[in-house]
Amino acid sequence: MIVTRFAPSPTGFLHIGGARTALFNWLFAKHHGGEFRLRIEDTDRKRSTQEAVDAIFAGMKWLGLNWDGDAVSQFERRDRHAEAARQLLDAGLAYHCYCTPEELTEMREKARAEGSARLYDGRWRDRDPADAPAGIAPVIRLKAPLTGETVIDDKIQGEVKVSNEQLDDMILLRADGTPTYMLAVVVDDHDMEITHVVRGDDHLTNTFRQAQLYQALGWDLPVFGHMPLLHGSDGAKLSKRHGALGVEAYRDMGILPEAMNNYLLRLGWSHGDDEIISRDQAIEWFDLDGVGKSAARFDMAKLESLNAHYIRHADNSHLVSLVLPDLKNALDGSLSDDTETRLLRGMPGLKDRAKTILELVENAKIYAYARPIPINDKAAKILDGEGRRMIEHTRPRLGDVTPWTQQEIEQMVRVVAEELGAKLGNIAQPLRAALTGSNVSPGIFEVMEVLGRDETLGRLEDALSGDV
RNA sequence: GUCCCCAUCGUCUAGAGGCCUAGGACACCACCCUUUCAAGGUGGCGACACGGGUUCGAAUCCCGUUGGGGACGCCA
Repeated sequence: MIVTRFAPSPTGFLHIGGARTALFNWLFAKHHGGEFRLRIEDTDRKRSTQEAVDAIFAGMKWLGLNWDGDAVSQFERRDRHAEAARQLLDAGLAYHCYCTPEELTEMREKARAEGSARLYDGRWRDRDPADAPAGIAPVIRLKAPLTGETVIDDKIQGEVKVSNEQLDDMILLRADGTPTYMLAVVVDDHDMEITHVVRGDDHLTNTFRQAQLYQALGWDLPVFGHMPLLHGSDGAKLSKRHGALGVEAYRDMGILPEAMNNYLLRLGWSHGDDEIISRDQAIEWFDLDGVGKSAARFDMAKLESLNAHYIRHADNSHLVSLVLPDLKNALDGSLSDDTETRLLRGMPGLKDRAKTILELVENAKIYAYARPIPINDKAAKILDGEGRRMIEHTRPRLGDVTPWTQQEIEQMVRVVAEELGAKLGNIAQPLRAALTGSNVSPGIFEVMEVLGRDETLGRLEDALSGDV
């Protein structure tokens, strides 16, 4: 069975790039009928807080990426990591190193100056343990192969190799006895029976070292797939500095999780010319061979375009439930009692006109206002002189419209327009201004139907009386 | 500096030697529809980084150059 995992470190939120990694792993597992696991890489105690872990859970949940079993805490497995290091020590495949930080810095500088890749010179590698200086706690280093090469058969990048002369003896266990990342990932991935490690490209060079570790431990390598990184609009790796946001920031911008999933999926993966891809379709189609090799830039405009599509196709009552809280917030006390029912009926006209839920809220205000409604500058201008005259002529005739439907209303207004020798637009625009307080809105006859006859006549009266 | 990876329209991508006069999507522009704005429809602008090979034939294969990115911590 195929088992994948997502292993974020808790940094305060679910990073957008991490979300994509999680999605790919989730999809890959689902496609193959396998399992998807979650592991929190919280060994850096300074950075790990419960809030940060919760933020990851919340982000995953929002995206609908459920994981199998309980999330694993890497920190809680530190004894097992140390045990693996000791095992290597006993087998003579690792050794104690007593170098001080100062010595290491010196070595590093020297190596750089000489153009050498080996930053640690291996000075304790074959030294007699009896030479150990007193009072210095040693680290444990892997006795890595000095010659030959390490080859990775990467399912996304292809065959990648490096000469072992480039790799020095990495630290496995720190002086304080805690495991390093390299040790922890390898031990955890092995113990969690991860079969496929799909992660960002930035781990590609780490993989060589991890492969050496697997070898020393006598374990089989999982299958690796290194996906291209997500870049900011400036072309550099997405980071906090580059405006990389947590997934919840996009939720707050009014992005739907469906749109986010679809967008993230298409960043670095494709299935021919398909753009709009449902989750079921994604599960059916997703595989590693569809993943590209080059980095992709994040493009908000395309995300919004996808979002607009998902809003347009979303269930009306679902959209109402998303919009209502924000609307109450924005309008506070001046919310009409009829808001919810109006929203439900007006949603078809509203949802075609919004790229985000935030815009939807803004546009939905016309159905939430209690009389008298606010009139913006452009609408006020339309209501001057001629526009006002049109409403004066039209309003009385509205009482005769039966039934009160969009079609009947339009028919009546057309008759009035003809009588006045006016174009339909000459009446529609003033009606819009008076009824919505704006120069932009859904079809005005639809708005009238949703508002109902009483509210419509009332708002028109407000406009005529100047009581706005 | 050393090592690793990448390279098709502004952006995301299709393309696995002839189907390519390089296709789609977003963005942009124009037109149509039209009561405004959207949506929708039609059309337009717009790319194989460069140089060498290999081949009858290269966006596709090889080499180099250039450009971009990543990794080089007792961080993860």
